[in-house]
Amino acid sequence: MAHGQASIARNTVVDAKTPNKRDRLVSGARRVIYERGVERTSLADVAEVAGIPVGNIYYYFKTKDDLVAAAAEAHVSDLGELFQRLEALDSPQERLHGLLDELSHVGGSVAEYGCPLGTLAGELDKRNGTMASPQSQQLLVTMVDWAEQQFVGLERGDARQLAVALIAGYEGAALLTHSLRDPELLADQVQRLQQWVDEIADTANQAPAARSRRALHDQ
Amino acid sequence: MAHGQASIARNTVVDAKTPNKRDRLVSGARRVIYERGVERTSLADVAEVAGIPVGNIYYYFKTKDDLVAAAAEAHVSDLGELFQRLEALDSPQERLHGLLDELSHVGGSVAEYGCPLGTLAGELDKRNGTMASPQSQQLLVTMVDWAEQQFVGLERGDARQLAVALIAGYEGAALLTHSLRDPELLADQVQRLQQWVDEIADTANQAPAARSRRALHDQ
Amino acid sequence: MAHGQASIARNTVVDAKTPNKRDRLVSGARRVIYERGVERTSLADVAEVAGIPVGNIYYYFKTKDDLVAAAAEAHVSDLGELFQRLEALDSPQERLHGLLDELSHVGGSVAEYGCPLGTLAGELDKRNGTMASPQSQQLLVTMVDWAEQQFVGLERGDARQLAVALIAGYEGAALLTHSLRDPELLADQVQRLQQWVDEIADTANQAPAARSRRALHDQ
Amino acid sequence: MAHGQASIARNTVVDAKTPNKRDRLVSGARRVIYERGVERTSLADVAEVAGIPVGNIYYYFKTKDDLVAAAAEAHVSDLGELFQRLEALDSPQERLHGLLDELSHVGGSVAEYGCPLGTLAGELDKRNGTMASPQSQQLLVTMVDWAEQQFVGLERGDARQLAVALIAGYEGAALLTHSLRDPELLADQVQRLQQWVDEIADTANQAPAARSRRALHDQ
DNA sequence: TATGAATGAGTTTTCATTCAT
DNA sequence: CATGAATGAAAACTCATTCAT
Repeated sequence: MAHGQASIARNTVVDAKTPNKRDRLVSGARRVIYERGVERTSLADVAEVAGIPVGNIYYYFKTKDDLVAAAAEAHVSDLGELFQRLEALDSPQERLHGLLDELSHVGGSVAEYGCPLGTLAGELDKRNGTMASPQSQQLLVTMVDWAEQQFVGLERGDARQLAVALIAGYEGAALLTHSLRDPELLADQVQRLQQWVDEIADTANQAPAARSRRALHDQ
Repeated sequence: MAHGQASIARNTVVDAKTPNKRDRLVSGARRVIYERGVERTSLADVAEVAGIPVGNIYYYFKTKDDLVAAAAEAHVSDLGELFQRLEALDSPQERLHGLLDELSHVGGSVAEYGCPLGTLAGELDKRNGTMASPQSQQLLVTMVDWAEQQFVGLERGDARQLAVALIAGYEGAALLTHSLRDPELLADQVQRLQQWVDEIADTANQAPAARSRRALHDQ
Repeated sequence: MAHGQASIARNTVVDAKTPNKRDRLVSGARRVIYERGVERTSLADVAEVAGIPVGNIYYYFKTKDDLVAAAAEAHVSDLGELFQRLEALDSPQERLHGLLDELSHVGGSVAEYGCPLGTLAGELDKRNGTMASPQSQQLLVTMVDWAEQQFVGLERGDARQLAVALIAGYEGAALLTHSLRDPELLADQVQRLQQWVDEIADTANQAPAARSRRALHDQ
Repeated sequence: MAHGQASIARNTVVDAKTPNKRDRLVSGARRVIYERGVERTSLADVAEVAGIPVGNIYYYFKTKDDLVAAAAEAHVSDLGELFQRLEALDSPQERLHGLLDELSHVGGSVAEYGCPLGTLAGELDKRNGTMASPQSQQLLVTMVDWAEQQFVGLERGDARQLAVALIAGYEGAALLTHSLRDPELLADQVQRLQQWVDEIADTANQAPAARSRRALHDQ
């Protein structure tokens, strides 16, 4: 059976009869969910963009929730690939820049639909009632964790908090950008964040000792 | 008829006949929407919380959208009152602190449900398709505008961007806090933002001339 | 109480407090019903055009059906007045012309809304299930009866059938006019009917004896 | 999917899976709509008659309007078949007789429910507000167009107006018949119309040149 | 596996009618 | 008599999920 094996099987070789229908389903779901939101996306919608009959979705996913979870996982997986690519860069500073560049270059669609990860995380939070849904956590934790590593690389003892500040700064900017439908807003704030990262990096390079006393957000 | 709100009567003393059922409706809606999200809140839910039959909602609101809009407006109206209270404080610095205090003291519910304004704005953005819905804009614009005034009070030429950075920083932090169900995260970030505000204020007081060259996020 | 006394009280002197609210109600109902149809007209609609609170309708009419019936009766009553006016004319021929003129000069609204009497009769037929509703009968019977009298005045033994043919011709033309939204169609057919009436009248005048053998529709 | 009718399959043999549920739906709708009127027919009514759950209607028709439209189209389609059958007759005169026979032999149900086409057209006119609905036009236009062809076949220059007169005469008679619940009324008027058609046909045969000067309704 | 077709519970919305004052 | 407010029963429509083949 196909239920429950999830992420391992996903990128393995596809058998002839099913040229990765599951993948089409997941990426279709991702797209429609991004544009319309989870709650306003019906399985019929997904089926249509994926070119798959509705009933067939249930061969690949037991419930709508499962499909949504898979879409979330795909986002996480993409993030993983991104991080791997960024690993090739020379410094944490460049890598953090790379992340911000990537996030803000989703093609101006942020003003139209918001940040894919942030909006999805927000919806998943509501969807699963009070207890945190594992997927929504993953979405953002993945980013925060990675950013934390970069700040650790800059030898910051408060790396976790800096990471949170960075991601929060970006996600908040994306929310405002979406709400006000103003792409420039995102550009401005991303630039601010880049400069902020630069200063942290500069401080790390110049005076690696004097750091820890300075306030969190302001280095 | 009751459609088209009687904004004057709304907060006045309640006459015996209708112990402000409309208000009960709106605040019931606000609460349930905050907890479950707009899409997952049925009018039956709201009716139950407000203790009235579903059909009766339609005496006060022509559509669900109207009720949601009223809930959003109530948020904006509350913000207005908050700002008025903060106006009593002596300095922009204190006022900005006041805002952050208020926002983060919604009773620890941020970890459970997120920021009421941010999550609502996010949902409204999706609800009304691609074009921005007036309510979701208002929600955040109200805050940004007010914050901008405070930064103008600190004689910052980049007041708008600072305001955006502040609100974005807070909203992003709230999103992460909610997603990770970690109240401390919010506390940390709010503290960061407070310090950041303090530094901007200090700079304004000490060397009002040297400001403009410094980078945006780091004063 | 006001229920049930209906047509007598209607045109009597109005007491100061109620400047014929009932009348305003009835004529409001007539108008809206004509434009939107009985089923698509809500009591709220009627109340609005009449400038009367919804609840108050029930002082004058026990049910929606009663109000509709009153609207129908008002049409009949108007017809009565029309017939009285036409009585002043010299010949049946002129009177029948007068009826057709009146019916087709409702201001081109026939193309927009159909014949007020015909459409209402049609709706009432459906509204009251299988057994004929007294009001819908009255609506058309009143016209047919009167027309019959005119043909009797032309000394036609088949007066009833001629009357039916005339009214049917008109109502059918109004239906087509409405459906095709083509005012000229009505004008054409009314002209046809006028000529047909003329010929019947001519025949009556010229050869009062030769009549009875000719076919019904074709004189 | 089933939306967007499979007009070909509709009247073909039914495969085991779906014993033409769509057809059952449409003809059920036709029947109930005929008897109760569009506005007073709920989808639940139709579902019951068709023996299917309400929700399932929406698999075949996106909205109630669509179902109603399908019912109207079915009427038109039936008319098409009728006309094809009538084409076999030798003369326009016989064909017009055939139409009238068919229309008035709907089983005496005209007195109970009116003319299926006329009543439906009337309701559709109201349903779609002021602008003509395509279906209601089609209903009557189809008949008028065909009748026009027959009068053209009788070499009448005023064929269109004669066609309108014929259909209007019939529809008006059906309306009166229904309103007065008097089947004889219809019989009488249909006979009149037949005779009228005969005279036109006779005139065409005898003196094909002398026609155009005569009045419209009276040949 | 695949798929068109069910199914049924839920959601928004409308409205005639009633009620309390 | 007047009226704003209430109420509950429908109605149209949606959709996740299941089923038969």
